[in-house]
Amino acid sequence: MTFRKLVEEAKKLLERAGVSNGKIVLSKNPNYGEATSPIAFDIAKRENLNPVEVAEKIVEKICGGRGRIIESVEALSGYINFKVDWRAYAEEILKTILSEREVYGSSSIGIGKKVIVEHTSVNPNKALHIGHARNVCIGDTLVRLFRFLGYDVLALNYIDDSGTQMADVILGITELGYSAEPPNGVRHDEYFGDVVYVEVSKRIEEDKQLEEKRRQIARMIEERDEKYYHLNRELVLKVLGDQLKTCWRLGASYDILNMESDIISYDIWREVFQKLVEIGAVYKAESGPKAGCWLLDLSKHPVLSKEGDEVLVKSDGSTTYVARDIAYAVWKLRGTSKDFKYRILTIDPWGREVLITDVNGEIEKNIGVPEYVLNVIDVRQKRPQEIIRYALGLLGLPSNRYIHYGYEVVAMSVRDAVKMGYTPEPKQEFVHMSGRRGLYVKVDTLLDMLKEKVSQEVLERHPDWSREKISDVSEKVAVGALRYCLIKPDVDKMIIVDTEEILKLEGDTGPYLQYSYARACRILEKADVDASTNPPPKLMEEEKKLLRRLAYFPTLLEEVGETLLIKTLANYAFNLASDFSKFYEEVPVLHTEEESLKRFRLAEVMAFKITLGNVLKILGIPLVEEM
RNA sequence: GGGCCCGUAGCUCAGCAUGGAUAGAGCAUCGGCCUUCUAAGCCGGGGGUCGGGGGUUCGAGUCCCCCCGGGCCCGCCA
Repeated sequence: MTFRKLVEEAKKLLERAGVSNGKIVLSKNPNYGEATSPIAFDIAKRENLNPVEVAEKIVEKICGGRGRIIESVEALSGYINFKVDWRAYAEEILKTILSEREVYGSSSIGIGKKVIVEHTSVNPNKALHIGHARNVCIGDTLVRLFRFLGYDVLALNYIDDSGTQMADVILGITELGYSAEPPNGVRHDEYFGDVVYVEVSKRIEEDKQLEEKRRQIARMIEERDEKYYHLNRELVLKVLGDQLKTCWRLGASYDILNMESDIISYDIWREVFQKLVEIGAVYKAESGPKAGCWLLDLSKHPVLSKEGDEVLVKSDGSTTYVARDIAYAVWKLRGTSKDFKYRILTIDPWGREVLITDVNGEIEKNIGVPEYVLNVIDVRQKRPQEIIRYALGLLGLPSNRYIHYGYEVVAMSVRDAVKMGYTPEPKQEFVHMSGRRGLYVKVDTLLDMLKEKVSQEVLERHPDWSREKISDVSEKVAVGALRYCLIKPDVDKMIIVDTEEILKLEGDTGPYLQYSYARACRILEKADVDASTNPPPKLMEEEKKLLRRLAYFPTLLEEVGETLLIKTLANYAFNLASDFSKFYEEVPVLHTEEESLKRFRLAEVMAFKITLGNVLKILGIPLVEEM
């Protein structure tokens, strides 16, 4: 029995009173019972009656009816409140959780359905900064969520290996004397990103000739020039290898790495372009500033028509990024006869194969038709993403399945930027990160800082722990802290990271969740009797509060499965942990004299551990049994 | 100029999708709680024109319109 079933029971009672499809919600205040229906307000409005009287009449018709769990139904100021028999309800909740365990909260909605989630997609010329980390954490949480719901999920990472940013680095090596190998002990992603990319960018800004050279290099990479293409590919794979280490550290995994250069190689674009020409969706500009370009006709689009048509093929015949992305999107929706070949790049820390597209690859993979394609990309790309979606529609593909999962950017506090030598404007409140200008906080740097801070705390609490154990726990807590703070805020809100602030690990943070989990583990570990779902005659308020929250988990997941608002999971996790902390303070478990009561409370702790564990797994926050 | 997003306590945010009962957390601050299952915790106090104004409604932080303040996007870059 969960809240969901309580709702069903309440609905049946309403039906007895002739009310079909009555809305039932969780009562805001437990004094009003466990479930509430505001249906009387709707009926009263429709039929011009007094809601208070309507509610009373409905309750009369239910005539003292009760269900298996529902003990009484009351009308109060227009609301219909359902009160439960807590002994029965508590027992059902615990039985459900203890039997379903790691699948508690899941449902069968995803069985047999496919979902593609593309995330991370960082240019392979630099180390990940905290802005990228938001993308990784959101994307990976979506992957975990869909997997939990039973979907067959494909996690993709789009590698733009043929853009200007790669040309910057190649230019540095071939023309400006930078070594193609980092100094000893320095990672490739950090060397190319922190040193070569930043310094070359600066020189290009000052020297027009270098800009022209970069353009030539970009072109040669795209055209698979023997020397440049191979140098580039080699470099990309090295940087990518390091980037993946960071992503894995955050707990994110990928099934396929799609190289942009391969989208070009497989010529998916040509097929898509022909179709676009056939249906008259594109046209060639004969005159004006865009003469010679092929443009996508946006004149019928309600919003984009105001901003002019979009160039897909440049006057020199090369494709724009939007064109390549349309081709890629068509592939995701199975709208092309062409397909990639793959090879195994590596095995990730969880033992899964990571495939990478490769024209010479041996592996073929039919990815199937997805129910959804989610693209985790920050809000600045809203317009191009909408253009792609629109083009898919023109091509007759189900564009409603193509979802831009947008999120606001991560910025730095002025304080942090100043530490990096930035000079702020008078009233500036944050500083946008910029890879080109070297203004960013790297994920690994931040994680290392967090880990260092956490290990100090751990050492204080557990002076007897081994170095390995301290390191292991600290790493998990550091990752939990970062993931939580990047997932918790609404995606529409900018996050301004301040390294000093983020090191505070109290209150509404990842470690708080992990701590409450660890506390529950300790109780269970020390228990000398088995748990039992047989309830005592009376429950304490803290117990009811905890059980109420536990029962709501399946309903919450159902909602999140539809809204994709993953932050509500973070919110739930905090409230659940908070309920448990209060329970922990007020409700003795191991110190209970009466054995049957102790056994019941152990079941409550167990149910909490299972449920919080399930949420944390979805959020990618590592479980810590001791801290 | 056109489009999108944000504005809730001193600070950071939840609540807005699906309008409903006294607007909730965390941080900070002040005051309590460790011979009892981990104090990364718990309890209590103070702190609110929900940016402003109109409208819809029995009822608006939530929906609609206007305005103000802040951010972003509108390139033959990606």
